[in-house]
Amino acid sequence: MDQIQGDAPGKLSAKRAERLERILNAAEQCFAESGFHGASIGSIAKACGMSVGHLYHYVENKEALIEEVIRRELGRHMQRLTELESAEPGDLVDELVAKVAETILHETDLFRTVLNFETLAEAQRNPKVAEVLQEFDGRMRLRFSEILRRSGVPHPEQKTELIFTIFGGLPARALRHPEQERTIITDTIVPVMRRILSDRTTD
Amino acid sequence: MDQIQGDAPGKLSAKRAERLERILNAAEQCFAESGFHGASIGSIAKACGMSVGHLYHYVENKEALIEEVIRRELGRHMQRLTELESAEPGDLVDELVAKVAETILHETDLFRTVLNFETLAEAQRNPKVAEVLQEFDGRMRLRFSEILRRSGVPHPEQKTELIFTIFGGLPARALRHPEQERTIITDTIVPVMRRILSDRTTD
Amino acid sequence: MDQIQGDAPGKLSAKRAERLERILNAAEQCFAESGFHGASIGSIAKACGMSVGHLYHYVENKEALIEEVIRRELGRHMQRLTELESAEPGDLVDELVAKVAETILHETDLFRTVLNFETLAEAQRNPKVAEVLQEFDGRMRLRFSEILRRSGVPHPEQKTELIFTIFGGLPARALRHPEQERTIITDTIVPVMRRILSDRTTD
Amino acid sequence: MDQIQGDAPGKLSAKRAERLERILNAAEQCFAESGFHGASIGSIAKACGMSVGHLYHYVENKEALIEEVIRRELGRHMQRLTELESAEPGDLVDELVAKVAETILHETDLFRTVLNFETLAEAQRNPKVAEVLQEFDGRMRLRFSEILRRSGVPHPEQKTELIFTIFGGLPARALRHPEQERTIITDTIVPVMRRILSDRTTD
DNA sequence: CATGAATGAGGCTTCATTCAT
DNA sequence: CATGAATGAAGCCTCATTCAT
Repeated sequence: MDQIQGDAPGKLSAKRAERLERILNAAEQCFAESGFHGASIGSIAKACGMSVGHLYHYVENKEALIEEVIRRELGRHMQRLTELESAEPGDLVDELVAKVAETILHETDLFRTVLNFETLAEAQRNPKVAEVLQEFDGRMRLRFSEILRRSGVPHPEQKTELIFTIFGGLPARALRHPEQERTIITDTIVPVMRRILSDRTTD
Repeated sequence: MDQIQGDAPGKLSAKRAERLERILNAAEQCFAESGFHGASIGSIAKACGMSVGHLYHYVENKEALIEEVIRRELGRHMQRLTELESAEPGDLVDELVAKVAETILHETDLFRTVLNFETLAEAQRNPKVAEVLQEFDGRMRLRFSEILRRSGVPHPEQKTELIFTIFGGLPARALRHPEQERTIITDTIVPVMRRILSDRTTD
Repeated sequence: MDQIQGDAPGKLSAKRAERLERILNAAEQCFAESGFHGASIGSIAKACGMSVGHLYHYVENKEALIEEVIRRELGRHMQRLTELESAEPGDLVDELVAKVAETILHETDLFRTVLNFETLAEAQRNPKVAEVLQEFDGRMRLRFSEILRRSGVPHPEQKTELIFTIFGGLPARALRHPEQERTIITDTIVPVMRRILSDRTTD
Repeated sequence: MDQIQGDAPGKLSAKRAERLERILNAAEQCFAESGFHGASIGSIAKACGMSVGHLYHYVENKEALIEEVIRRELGRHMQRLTELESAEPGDLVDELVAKVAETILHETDLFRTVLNFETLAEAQRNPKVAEVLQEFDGRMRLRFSEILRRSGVPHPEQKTELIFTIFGGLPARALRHPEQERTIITDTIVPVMRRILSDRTTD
């Protein structure tokens, strides 16, 4: 069910895979610079040193290309969860908070990307994109709440929703109030997260 | 602030104002349906029963039109603050939380719009839009934190940042996990807000 | 239900009509030269001294353009029936045959056009075109058999089918055996037609 | 007659012949579905499980491919004459009519093919195709009129022209008035043919 | 004030054909 | 023999914008 055409099962000759990779990288860059609809296929082709016609040997559609770029991005978000999962339960809350804080401060927090808003805007109009987004979010929720559960945090699903809401709000905050970004994270978000996670009450 | 052309010196005739209003309404609707780059000037002209040429008598540019639509939207966000300001300090925290909860539940929370993500994406690329966004956010922060201060909430600026982060995260959450939206607000966000606002400690 | 867009009811400003006419003429010529799919919109635009973009103000689609050209052609076929209808019943068979023979010899027989085969080929794949074709044929059958009936020809519907079959076969014959075209008409088709029409038996 | 490339001197290896056959079959099918200009070489290659590059080892050109497909089709038309030729002169007219009627009713009458109109349209523009068409028609005329002569039909060439005209008109009739097709053949065409063939007068 | 005619560039996509492997 | 990578032109169509009326 891959978005990208061809994909002879098994084969996918290294060359083909490498080309596709190059295309996706170029597309990502162009989309980040000009938006999904501002970037032209021509510009993407040029960015990866390929003729337009050739690009279409690897990609079925502009839409499919957008979708695949989004998928890759979301996949990267997912991968960031892996480091959190490796934390030992026990003093886990502290460690978790520390790691999360660090992540956020390095601008790699769970939902941040240049394409973040582009993607969300697209999801409002393109049901396929919405579906992809929701599917990924579902898997991330599952994994994150499992981490919380292992750490003894009560109501892990609820806490996950809350924390994801805050994470999801950070990129917008950064755009609306850039100077404050760092401060708000260290001074406010981190303590709040600590409190959320260490709170043993039932709310 | 005169993105829009013509501003006849002194006052802009009622007729002119009414036309502009119609254009902006149509533009808003078209942009919401198809995105800033997906909607054509032609479609907007048709949507407000106007010829393309005539529309250009009122609007300098597509870009200016986008900017003005964004400005209007942000203005509406601002207006929603007004009702909060009318609350009496005293039992203000309770009232505030109640009002905020109500607002959110009616899908009119402070940052939610169909054009929300469209706008944020645009702000990433268009410095003028970014500036507008930041200017409005600054004024909203000021007013909101003033409300908090009047209610005796400590660290009002910090709390404002935190609450704005959460508000800003809600629309994204709604897109990523639609089924949960209502529940998370009533069960999680509202209690959290209450705790944030009634907390008298210094963090 | 016109194929061509715009057509503000009533108005259709003479100018607009004249432009459309020019477009259709150019299209007809280009299609005749290169076929429906061999002729490009660009070539048509150039042929009528218009920019491509402008042409699209008058025509919705290449498909719609093809359809309208076909409709016009079929309309002309229909018009040729009018002269036949003016014949006085009485010695009508003779006159009819004479007129038909004359028509054929001037290469304007009922189904002949450069676009004839192009149209038939298109009808095989495009149901809309097929429908148009069948609708026109129905009306022509009706009118032609009515002429026959007025002339006292028995089984007018059947004769109509037979004569239309022969007419429909002539253009193909002309392509397959060009040298013979004239001869076959005068020496063979005309006598056959005469016999078909004057035959009072029931077959 | 060597539209197709390669013709290894002497004989073309069985393998080569088989490949070519497969290509022509695929091409025929694709052309029938999408028309000569609508079908792409790529689609034909896919339809015969061959790579595009490989296909070009057997075929020089798209144009040559079209021409060869046409040639094959016309060849099949010719072959249908063979069964008519086997009829014994004597009661030949009856038998002939019967056979022809049967042929027509099975939609295999002498000029009917899905590619019929496509071919005729092409012949109007491509002189090479026109030439092929005329050459085949000449040979068919010769053979058919010979059959008539053997059966004692007077003016066999003239009758041939007439009958070929009717045959050539049938497929168009079928497109223009589909419901009537069967009826017109059995009720009208067959009797007419019988009369044409058994008529001993000089017209 | 108001229309919509007009443009030309640019976007997405497809295609016939060639060539390196 | 066989593949499919690669190209570049061309096709259809849309769009923001301007201008004559």
